[in-house]
Amino acid sequence: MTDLNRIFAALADETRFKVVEHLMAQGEQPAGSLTELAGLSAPAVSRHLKVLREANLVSQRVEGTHRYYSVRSEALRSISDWTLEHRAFWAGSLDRLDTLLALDPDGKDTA
Amino acid sequence: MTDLNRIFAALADETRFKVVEHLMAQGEQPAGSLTELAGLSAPAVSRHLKVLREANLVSQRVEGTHRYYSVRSEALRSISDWTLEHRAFWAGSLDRLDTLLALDPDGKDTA
DNA sequence: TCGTTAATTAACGCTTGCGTTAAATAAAGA
DNA sequence: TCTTTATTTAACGCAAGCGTTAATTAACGA
Repeated sequence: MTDLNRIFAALADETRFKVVEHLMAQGEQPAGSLTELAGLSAPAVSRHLKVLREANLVSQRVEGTHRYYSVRSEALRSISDWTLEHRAFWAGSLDRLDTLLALDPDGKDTA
Repeated sequence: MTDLNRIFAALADETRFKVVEHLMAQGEQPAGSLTELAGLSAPAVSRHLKVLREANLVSQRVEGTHRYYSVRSEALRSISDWTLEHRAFWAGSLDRLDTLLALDPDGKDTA
């Protein structure tokens, strides 16, 4: 299981996906507030957060009895990087992003 | 389960991930050739391909007794789109792609 | 038509994933 | 210190995922 596979596995679950999107939109949140969002018991959410942590998708900040969670940008970036590695495969020549990347004077992966 | 969740679930499995990367690199391939790549029995690979099909990650072309598989670019694009939707969250201001996108005046082609 | 090849579906067993409630941990506050 | 609040870990049950071998389906070629 590679790092990226683990990230995909983490995001395959709808609850965890929602949590990640929520954290990106709202910023750092304590575990308790995510329980409401998920509509699940606290233990259930706690285990989802553990999966996200083990995939390095989120980080935890401890403050008193609270654990504040936030999304790690590296994880998102690694997904983006993977799609860009295969950009040549999926990007149409008239695509906006493709056009933008074509402007890149010294793009690293412009074969 | 959303479409994107299903795509992530499909890519969470190492075998399927390998198959997808192989198809992107080599282009359309018959199911049989993927059996070797995966190092699994034909039925096992067949079911992995079914998962990929149901996630709309690959398409199937029938020719005689052969089924040729290829990656659907839309699926890859939808992953890329998702990361770009959240680009503001994870992209550093000095990032190359970020810089390129910053050149974009109104989200349409600059060309 | 009969046997071979390509691929899928069926049936089975084992492991993993996910939810629940109950119990444990740990910090705060009365 | 005793109790409450925040969170995680334990224990349990059930559904889903993944692999295997055996059986099916379908197209070819002799």
